[in-house]
Amino acid sequence: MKTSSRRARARRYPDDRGAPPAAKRGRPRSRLTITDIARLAGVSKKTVSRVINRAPYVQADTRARIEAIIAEHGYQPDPQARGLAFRRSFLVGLIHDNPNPQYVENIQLGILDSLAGRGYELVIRPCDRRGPGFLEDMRGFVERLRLFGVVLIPSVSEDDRLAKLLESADCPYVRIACASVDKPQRMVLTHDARGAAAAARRLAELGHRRIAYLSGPPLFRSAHERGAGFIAGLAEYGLELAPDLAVLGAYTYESGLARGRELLARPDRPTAIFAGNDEMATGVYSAAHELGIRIPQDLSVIGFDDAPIATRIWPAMTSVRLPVREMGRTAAEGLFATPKAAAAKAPVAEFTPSLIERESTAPPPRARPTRS
Amino acid sequence: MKTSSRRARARRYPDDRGAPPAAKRGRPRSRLTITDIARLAGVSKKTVSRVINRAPYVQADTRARIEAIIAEHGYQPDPQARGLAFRRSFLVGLIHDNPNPQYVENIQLGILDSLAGRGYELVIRPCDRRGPGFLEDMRGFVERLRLFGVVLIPSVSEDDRLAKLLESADCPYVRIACASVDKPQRMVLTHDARGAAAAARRLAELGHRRIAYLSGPPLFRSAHERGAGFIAGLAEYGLELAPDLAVLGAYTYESGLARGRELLARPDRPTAIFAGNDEMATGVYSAAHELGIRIPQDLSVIGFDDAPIATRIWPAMTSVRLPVREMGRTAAEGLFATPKAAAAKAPVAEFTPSLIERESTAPPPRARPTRS
DNA sequence: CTGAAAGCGCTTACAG
DNA sequence: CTGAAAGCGCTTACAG
Repeated sequence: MKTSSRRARARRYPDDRGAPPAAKRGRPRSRLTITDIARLAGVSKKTVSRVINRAPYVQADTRARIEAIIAEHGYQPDPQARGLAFRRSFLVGLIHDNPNPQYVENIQLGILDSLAGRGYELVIRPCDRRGPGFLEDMRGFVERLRLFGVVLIPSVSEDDRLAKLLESADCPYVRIACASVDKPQRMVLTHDARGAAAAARRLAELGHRRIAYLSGPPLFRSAHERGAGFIAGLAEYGLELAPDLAVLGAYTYESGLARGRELLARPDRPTAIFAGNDEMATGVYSAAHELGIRIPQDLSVIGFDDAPIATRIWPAMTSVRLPVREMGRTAAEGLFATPKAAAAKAPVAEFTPSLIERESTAPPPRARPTRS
Repeated sequence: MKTSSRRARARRYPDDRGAPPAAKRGRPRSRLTITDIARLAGVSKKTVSRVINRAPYVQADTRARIEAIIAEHGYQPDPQARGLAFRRSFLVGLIHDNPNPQYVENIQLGILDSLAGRGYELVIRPCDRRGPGFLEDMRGFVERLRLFGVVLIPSVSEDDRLAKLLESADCPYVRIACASVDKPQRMVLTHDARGAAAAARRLAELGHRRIAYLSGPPLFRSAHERGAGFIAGLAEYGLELAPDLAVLGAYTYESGLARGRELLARPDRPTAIFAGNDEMATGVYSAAHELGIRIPQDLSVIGFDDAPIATRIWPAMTSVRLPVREMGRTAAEGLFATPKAAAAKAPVAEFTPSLIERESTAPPPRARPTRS
């Protein structure tokens, strides 16, 4: 009995039946391989390999002939086979925990600008750096994929545990951040403080004196940088940020709304508010709206990010802009840096934000601008 | 002379110096391989392979022992090596040309929900289906990567040339779209028409009679579906969409603003506008604002997508919501469907949008609602 | 239920 | 400047 039932099962279940779909879907396709190209060109695989990898020591005419054959047949080397032999994949990872989809999308587009035509692909990995098992997940991800490199954006770009992990996993990375938290060749630096200072100067010039700063959460380095820059900008005009006018938000609309309500309900409410990002600034708009406070006549508002919403709400919002796509592009470029460039002491790239003035800023009620 | 200069070069340029960084960065790391696990377990590589792939015909205790060893060492099979042998990678592609970052982000998160823990990764590929070389680019991408599967979202999900290409490249795919444009097992269907009908019914119930439809661009199938659904919803109340109140937008804020201005400048302007998406509805908000037309007292507005902006502008916008992340998740699940499920005649999943009522809808001026 | 051999498509290390 | 052999880490096809 036992034997016969085993036989019956043996018939019904061919070997490896439980293998994943990948195993079964792969019909043998007749794509050309390096061997075919080598045969066609009358050379060895190694010589074709040299052409693929742009290695020297291939006679010019041999190289030209091989390149012509490759182009003619649309031959594309298999990245998995190359990766296996190289012990390194042709994948660039984007590890992120940024809550702003527009920002993330622009970073992705920037990275792809850099990767285009190089034969590398972009793999997305959202994360929660405060979640349990964060570092283990990241290690599994990075080691399993043998990533060519990783781009890190705020706030996870400020996480030194992750940076150390990447280093120990021998995985190159570039961090986009608003402070030099790593070796220069691993940094794309954004001077958030300068952008915040520009916002402060503009408000001071317009004549504002009671100015509030709605900060992002302490977990984000940018919250500190923008705050520091704002204070420095005010100082240039002999102004100080009153302690009761520095309030803590969470980079969310809801926190901007809540803090905005509190700030604007005060009898000595500020005449201007600089919010750490546009989401919070939008919350301030709503709070003002609720309270019948007019922007910009009664209240000036400046945001940070120049998100799409800045031009969609009314009145259009003055904001601080960073070239996000370009930042993503240069970060990816940094991954391809030559050893020489990597040895330089300058960051991969630096970006200074610009103040985009729109209609949410004006002189305070009953006051004159210091200068235009 | 010639010889000596050649020699000099030979010294300065070791073989393959031009190889990409990948080739040089790979220090030999001592990660465990299937061979190590096999040795540790005292079995052949093939048996370990069977455990990895959940193939049958491994004695329960052998399997348990191997699994313990794998867990103990945190062994992860190399996806590149597996992919090479399988002739198929462990990468899922997202091909998209959707202008809404929030939508794209939610789709990504949904796909990742499905991929989590399966050992598959998400590769992003934006595209322009009207650009030159679009199909060639796609073919190169899909064939080079030997993608496990692809998820397509609007509007590129409606492109039959791309679908045919994927089919001929033997690349499984699932399309997220608002019409059955493919075999059921390749469709995640969204009933946009039903959401638009709900919007129409609500406006009719509130007592509106002069109702405008601001359509998306014809390239998007959703523009037609939403229009058709809206008309059907009005018909339930004996209402028709007046030809002069059906206007063409482009799913952009700017088009909503422009069309909104025109619509609202008319002497017999509509008392309600249904916009094909939230971006355009936001443009209508701005147009109304400019003209001193109050929402919802003078004008009701309904959008589609329930984007974040719907709750950030004032008054909060009534909109039609689709569970985008869940749509992404089910689309990816569809890629893993068993042959049995794939043979079913039902779509991978279907989603009916829901109307989210907020503060942008009210009875028309000087009119009473038909019913609550 | 298990394993030894060959192969996936490329590169490295070594010769010449 | 070029190539034959061995190997990357896994699976398939075939035996037993």
